[in-house]
Amino acid sequence: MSERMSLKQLANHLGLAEGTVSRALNGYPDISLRTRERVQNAAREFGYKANPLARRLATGVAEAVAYLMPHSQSAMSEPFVSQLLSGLGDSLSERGWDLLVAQSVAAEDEPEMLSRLISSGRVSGVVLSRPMKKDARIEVLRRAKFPFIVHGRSNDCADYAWYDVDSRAAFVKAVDHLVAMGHSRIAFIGSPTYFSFAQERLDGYRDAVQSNGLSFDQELVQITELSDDGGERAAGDLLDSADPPTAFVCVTDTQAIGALAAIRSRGMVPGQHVSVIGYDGLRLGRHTNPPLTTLAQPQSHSGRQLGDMLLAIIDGGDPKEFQELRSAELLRRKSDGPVWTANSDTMFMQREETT
Amino acid sequence: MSERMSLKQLANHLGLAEGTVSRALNGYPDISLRTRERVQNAAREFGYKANPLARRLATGVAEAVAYLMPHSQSAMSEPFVSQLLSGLGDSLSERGWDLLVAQSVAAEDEPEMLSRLISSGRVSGVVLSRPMKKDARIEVLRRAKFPFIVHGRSNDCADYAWYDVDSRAAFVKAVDHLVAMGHSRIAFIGSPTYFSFAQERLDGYRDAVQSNGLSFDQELVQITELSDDGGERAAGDLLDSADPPTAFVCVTDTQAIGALAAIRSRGMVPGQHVSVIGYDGLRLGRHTNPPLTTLAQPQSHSGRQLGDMLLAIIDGGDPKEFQELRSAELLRRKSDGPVWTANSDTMFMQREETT
DNA sequence: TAGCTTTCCGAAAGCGCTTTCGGTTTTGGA
DNA sequence: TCCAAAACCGAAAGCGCTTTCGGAAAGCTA
Repeated sequence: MSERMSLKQLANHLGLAEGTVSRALNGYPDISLRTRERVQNAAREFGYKANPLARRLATGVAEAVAYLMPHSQSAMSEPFVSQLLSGLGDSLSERGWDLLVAQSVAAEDEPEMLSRLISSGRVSGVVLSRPMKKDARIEVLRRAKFPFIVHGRSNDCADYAWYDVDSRAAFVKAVDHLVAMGHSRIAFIGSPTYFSFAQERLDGYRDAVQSNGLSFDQELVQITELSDDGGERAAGDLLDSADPPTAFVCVTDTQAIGALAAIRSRGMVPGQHVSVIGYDGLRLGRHTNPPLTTLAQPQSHSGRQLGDMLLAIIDGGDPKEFQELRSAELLRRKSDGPVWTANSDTMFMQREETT
Repeated sequence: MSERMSLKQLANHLGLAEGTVSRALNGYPDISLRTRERVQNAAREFGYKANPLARRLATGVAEAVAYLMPHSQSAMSEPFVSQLLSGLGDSLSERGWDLLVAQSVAAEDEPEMLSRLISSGRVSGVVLSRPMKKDARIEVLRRAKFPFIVHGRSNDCADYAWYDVDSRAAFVKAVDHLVAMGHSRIAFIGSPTYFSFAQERLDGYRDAVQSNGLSFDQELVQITELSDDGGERAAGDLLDSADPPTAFVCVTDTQAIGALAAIRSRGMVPGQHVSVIGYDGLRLGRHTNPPLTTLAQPQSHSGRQLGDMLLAIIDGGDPKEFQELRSAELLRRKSDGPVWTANSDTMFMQREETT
């Protein structure tokens, strides 16, 4: 509502043409140092800033990037969104670009929404989270040759930019760890494998199980919804089965927390009678009962990374050159331990939290 | 990148003037039904959509709203942000408006950033979270007579729109509840009271303490940072004092979770030896040790509410008429109980979670 | 000092829409 | 049949900027 000075007014005030003032401000070389400084001073004095809408229309550059909100199944909020947005914002604000968040009502019309978004000219690039193995959104972007970057990877990720954590390797790490502690019946609690990350983690689990000489038992794989309730249900079913597992690896901390509840509600102690390892490294895992052992993602501001990479691509960089794979670390808290045996109580020892 | 049809092309194709086509599409009454339909059909056929940037420039309506990301002290992500954005997005997308998130590097230059934002013309309204008692951002908006709505309330909240939960009343409820269970030394763990919500809750605490005939003891009030660590430290100090409290009310669940840790680490059982009540109703509170009793905010999509109200104000509604106060409910889980006495073990009884 | 570059700036044409204004056709009433 | 009022539509002027183009002024060489 506060009135701003227009380019025209500034130009009149200086006795120059609008175009001249514009060029002076935008660093064109055909403006003498003298007038350039004169213009810049006046602009500063009056607090002149070019109207972004007008500039965007004239230049054809949207100066904005969209983040596609993942459709959270279950009403649970996605804890990472806020951090990611913050990092993205940091990156974009250095250029004075806008960050806008987009979402569609239903997941299935996301591609449609996306193609409208990119053809509307409102944004110069897009950030995607949590891709599926075969992701229609990525197809849309790819076909339109529109700049984008993915937080995660789909199956065919060779030709676009992404930032991901090697959760497959992480799950190998987790299973190896459990095997080393004597476990041989290790269950996997996951989410539908059209999510790329769920497949990755399942693959890691399977590989590690087999490379440790155990047989991959389909019975030990439970696919469920991505929530604490889902985890609790899945773990409960497994525990109640004829030949229950002695350890769980879960695709997210949220599910793992549910698994802890299932174990406790059956009168057992997680970390002692049954081990649980989650994935994400959520801070709240420090406060569960018992504190949750987890595969912790690098805490770094992935949003910042994604933003910087996307901008580089918008500037003409080759997407293929912006692919970054980080790795997760096993963060041992208290929900894992050696396999339980009759005389385990004497073997069970307290541990401090380690990295 | 996909090429769109321009108004000009569409007009040429139809043999009409650009202005006519524009008016036909925008429902002006001076277009005959016949040509209006002809135009609409053609538009549909070619998938014509007006370029938003051009429309915004021409009409002077930004068709966008900004959400100001709260500066999270401590690296903890704000769990509510994602939900709130989602609700806001729902509301805005019905009009085809954009939602953009803005943030400043440091909290202190938020007002400056805000005034640049609103004078830039990029947005038609602003949503603010977590106001301070005296909030410079609100001042800026108010002075500029710019449409905005606050998620929470500052001290002088009579003349603007807000959506808030009556956390003061909630804290009265919590203290009354504890007193009814025999507690008389009830501590308050809070965050700096320049945050409006922190002050509200402290006020509720103080009122309830006094109305229950207890004396308000400054020693029992601990102000600390808004994190689990902060809560743990504060609770620890209190517990280690000469005359420790038998119950805690905490300004957020996050802090309350820290308090639980402090209690456990001193060999006591939260909910039995010492009671803890948090605020927020975070779902993860179901999984702490023990499950956290808390003051639960109405789960409804506050983002949706905020969005709808802000739009109404942008449409010319009187901000004063958009003030909504919801109330929080005591959600009893397991971290509260009767005051502990030597023979309490016999009195202590199991409870199921209730609303 | 003529002639050729450079340097520097003004003018004007967009960018893709909206909206006012005025003029031409139709229509309706007498 | 004539005239005023509707009903319709075209033309044009923006919105506030950018960017190309061309020409005047200034600088340089010979």
